[in-house]
Amino acid sequence: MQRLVSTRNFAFGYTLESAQPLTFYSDYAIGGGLLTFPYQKSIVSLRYRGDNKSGSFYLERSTGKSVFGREEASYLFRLGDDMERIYESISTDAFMIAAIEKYRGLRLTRNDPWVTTLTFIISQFNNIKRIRRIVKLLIERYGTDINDSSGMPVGKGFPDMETLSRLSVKELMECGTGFRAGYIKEASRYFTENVDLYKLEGKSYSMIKDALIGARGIGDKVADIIALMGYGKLEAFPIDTWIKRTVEKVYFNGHGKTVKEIHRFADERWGELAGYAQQYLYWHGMHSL
DNA sequence: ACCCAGGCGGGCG
DNA sequence: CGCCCGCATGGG
Repeated sequence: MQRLVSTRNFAFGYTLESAQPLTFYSDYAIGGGLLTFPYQKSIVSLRYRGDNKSGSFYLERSTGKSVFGREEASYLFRLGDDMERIYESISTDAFMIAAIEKYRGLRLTRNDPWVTTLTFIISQFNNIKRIRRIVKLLIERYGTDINDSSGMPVGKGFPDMETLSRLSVKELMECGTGFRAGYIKEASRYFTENVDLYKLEGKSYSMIKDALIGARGIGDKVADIIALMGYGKLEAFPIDTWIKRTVEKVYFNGHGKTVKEIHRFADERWGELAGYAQQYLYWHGMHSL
């Protein structure tokens, strides 16, 4: 078993469970430190040995045609981020300090833009367990085939957007997508025919967000989370029901605030690292308030 | 039975 | 703009 990379300030369990794309489509056993997921044209199994302070990733198995090594692991889990510097910067108050204390090592992940787009269109007005179920059904039924070097099938990857755009709403609903079926179909077509998600890489946060919101089924929150987790824009601050609830309660004495006001508040308070602050607020707020 | 879930689109004032 | 409503579905 090949050792890929060592970690510091990395919490395997929190990172995988905290409702990021990997939560929705990978199989993980927190205790055993095992993680299996489709990666491009391969199925990859990683083993994590260590605790929330330090550890190492090992490549247990990789079957298929894509390479997954040290560089990919480091990129996926943002192991290059200087967490001490980030913690220092976002430790603005007692609630944030408590969140960091409790969930130290929770990382944002980097994800494919299309994977992030699809999973978070599905996430709306939904819960984590059901999101997992829907995503896995889509992969199972409409995912791209992944074969080993001799052509033997080893699993399924993410369904590509052309495939989904050609499905009927009925077929999409039979995967449990509910009222989101139309959104999936139309957004798939939009990103196939009108806007190339992969040409947005490297553009500014606001350009990316505007381009994403042009698609049906993507609003302010989903666009922000795609910018954050699919394009690595750390200044993005996705505002879902939990974040709204938490920010109002912790910072405004429970008084209602508009999404616009919360965006301004987060930008002034956490600026370029608002996305990291958001992930800690979300996870700590959801479990403690 | 009832309530809710990492929201969005549409209609209204 | 801000506010309100309906939306499919499965789990608690």
